[in-house]
Amino acid sequence: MDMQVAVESVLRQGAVAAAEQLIGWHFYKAEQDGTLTGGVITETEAYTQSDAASHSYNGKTQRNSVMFGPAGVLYVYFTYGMHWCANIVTGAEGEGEAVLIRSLQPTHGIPAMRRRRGNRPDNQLCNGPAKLCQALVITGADSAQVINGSTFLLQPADREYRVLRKPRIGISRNTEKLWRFVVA
DNA sequence: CTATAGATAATCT
DNA sequence: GATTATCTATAGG
Repeated sequence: MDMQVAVESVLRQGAVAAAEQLIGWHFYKAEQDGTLTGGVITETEAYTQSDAASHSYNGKTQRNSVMFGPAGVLYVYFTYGMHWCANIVTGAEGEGEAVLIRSLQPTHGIPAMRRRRGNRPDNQLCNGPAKLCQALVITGADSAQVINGSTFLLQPADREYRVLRKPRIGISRNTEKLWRFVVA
């Protein structure tokens, strides 16, 4: 199967299925100077419109409008007065679903990511949703960007991964759902 | 190793 | 006015 067809068929699904299947996939940003930064997706979370923890729960607003658009675009939001976090919109247009990218195993552009992350060790460059946005320089300016367009790349895993389901982090509602996925 | 306080401002009620 | 899909430093075991 053509790679882009495989990508689209995964993202067309609901956020929960997509979040599980995106584990092990490669996520990169192509920067202005041609540098690729990013790595292997090792942790995700699913958010749906019927989910009280989701930004889309109360319908479309200015902030979350990208979530209600077509699958395969980036939804970036600002939180806690200082952090950016990146999602991939999934499902059918209008459903208000997305997958939060929570962690990457760095593979590309490590020196650049190190500089942006205060020369922390490599296992602390992208091990959190706001940390990876800092390492890859993802901000609100990137929201609504089409994935596998000019800037962001998403490629299927090159091997199978065992995936664990866990409770989501940092939410106060709908906490019992096992909608966080991590590599075993 | 776990626990917790403080930073800091957009977003929504 | 309250909450927040977080991170870091620091304190304690």
